[in-house]
Amino acid sequence: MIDSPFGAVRHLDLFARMSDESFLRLTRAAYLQSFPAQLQLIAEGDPADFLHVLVSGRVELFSTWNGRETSMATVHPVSTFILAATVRDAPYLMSARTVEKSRLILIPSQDVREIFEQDIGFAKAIVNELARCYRATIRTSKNLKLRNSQERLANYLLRQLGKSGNRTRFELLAEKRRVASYLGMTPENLSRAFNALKAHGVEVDGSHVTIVDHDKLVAFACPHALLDDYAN
Amino acid sequence: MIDSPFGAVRHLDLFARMSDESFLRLTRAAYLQSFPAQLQLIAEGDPADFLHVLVSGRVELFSTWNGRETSMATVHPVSTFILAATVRDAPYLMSARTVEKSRLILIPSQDVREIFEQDIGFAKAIVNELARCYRATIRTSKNLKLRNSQERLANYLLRQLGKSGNRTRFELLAEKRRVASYLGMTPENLSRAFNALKAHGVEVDGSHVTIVDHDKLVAFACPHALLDDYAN
DNA sequence: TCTTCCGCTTGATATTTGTCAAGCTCGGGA
DNA sequence: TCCCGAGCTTGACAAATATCAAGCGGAAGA
Repeated sequence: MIDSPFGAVRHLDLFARMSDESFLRLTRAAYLQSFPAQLQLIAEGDPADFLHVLVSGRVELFSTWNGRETSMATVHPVSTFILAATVRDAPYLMSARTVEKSRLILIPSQDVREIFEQDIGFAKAIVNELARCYRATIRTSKNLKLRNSQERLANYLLRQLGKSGNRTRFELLAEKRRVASYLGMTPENLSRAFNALKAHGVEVDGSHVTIVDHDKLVAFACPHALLDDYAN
Repeated sequence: MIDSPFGAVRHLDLFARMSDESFLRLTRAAYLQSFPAQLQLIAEGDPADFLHVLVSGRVELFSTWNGRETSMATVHPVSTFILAATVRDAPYLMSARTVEKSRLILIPSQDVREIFEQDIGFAKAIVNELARCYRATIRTSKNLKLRNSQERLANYLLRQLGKSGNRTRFELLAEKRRVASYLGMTPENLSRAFNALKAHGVEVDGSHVTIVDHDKLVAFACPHALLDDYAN
């Protein structure tokens, strides 16, 4: 048990400030599991039996209705997902599938709820994480309602550039069709939006994006902390 | 202090299961205030100094970007709003204005955060409320991305009918232009969507809506628990 | 190295949604 | 009672976005 596979997630905001004892109890019935690419992990509507932590690989959250499908988020390691369904003991609102080979830690939801009541550090972390997710989703809604597709893409690129830590170039972390769906448009429309952004300082080659004129792109995109600063 | 104006909110999910002592401490520095119609209560980006509880009247949450504005929600009494910004001590993501004359209870955010750490009943309620809001917002995003404007309106009407408790008729609880903005369309487009829904069993006269053929509307709207059942 | 296939791109076209302008309606105030 | 005006509706048109079809190209496998 010492040096367990769960050590990798101990530093996550969600677990960092809970007692060792609580962490041990939380992970006692948890297990680490590997999944191949393109495997559906979760079907929306299923009961939320486990809190999921992505340790390596990549997972897509998506939703369907009436034969249509939309990508809601791409999860990168190391982070948790579907915390809200877990704490409410409610059905998942989104489906999840691996995009590539992935390893996940599955923690019984029951344990999460129990330890939440006993460990104030964990409780605070859960509240913070939920509030953060809520605010991220509000931002997504604002993006969808206040911006057209070119503006959504332009600001998405600026955010990704910021995340990459680079000054001008970065790699798209998801396939373009996934990016398109995430941004609420078709792949064809994304392709055209990229073309349109050439006039605003963006160059694309495959998944390789170069912001050749940052000021110009900013002038077009008008990024705003209340829509684009997902960290806060 | 006995029979204080805060008794009206004690039964809310958020406050119902906290100790009397905690509730007293929470409301010690709180105050009840009346506001006229059309007054801006909150500007997005401001620090979240108070948790707001609407006691009577009506409040609209909205957001702006680049000269555009969209309605995010209409708050009806008795309920809280902007809990997430309060617990994170972060700036508001949405602005708020009264739609009609309203009374609100303002609770210092600092007190909310302090008592959260000391009262497990309150902490549980906050987590539940945050998770509920998060899930409601996910549903809103799914609505925007998976449905066109007629489908959004059709399902909105079915939800409002359910809330009203009636079998066929109900009143729109917000002005049509607000409904339009909430649903992510223009007032003109809403007007046309209402016309289109005549063919699916909907009749409108001002703010008075009659579902003359419920089965027909359901057949068109295809409501789904994971998109439309906001309570859960 | 060649082949195949999947995803991306492009063009043509259709549908959806927004914009602008005008007229209507209904309720409140003089 | 009449008048006024905000909000709603309608029509004509424009812009944004989706759909369909075809072709391209690069990566993985034979």
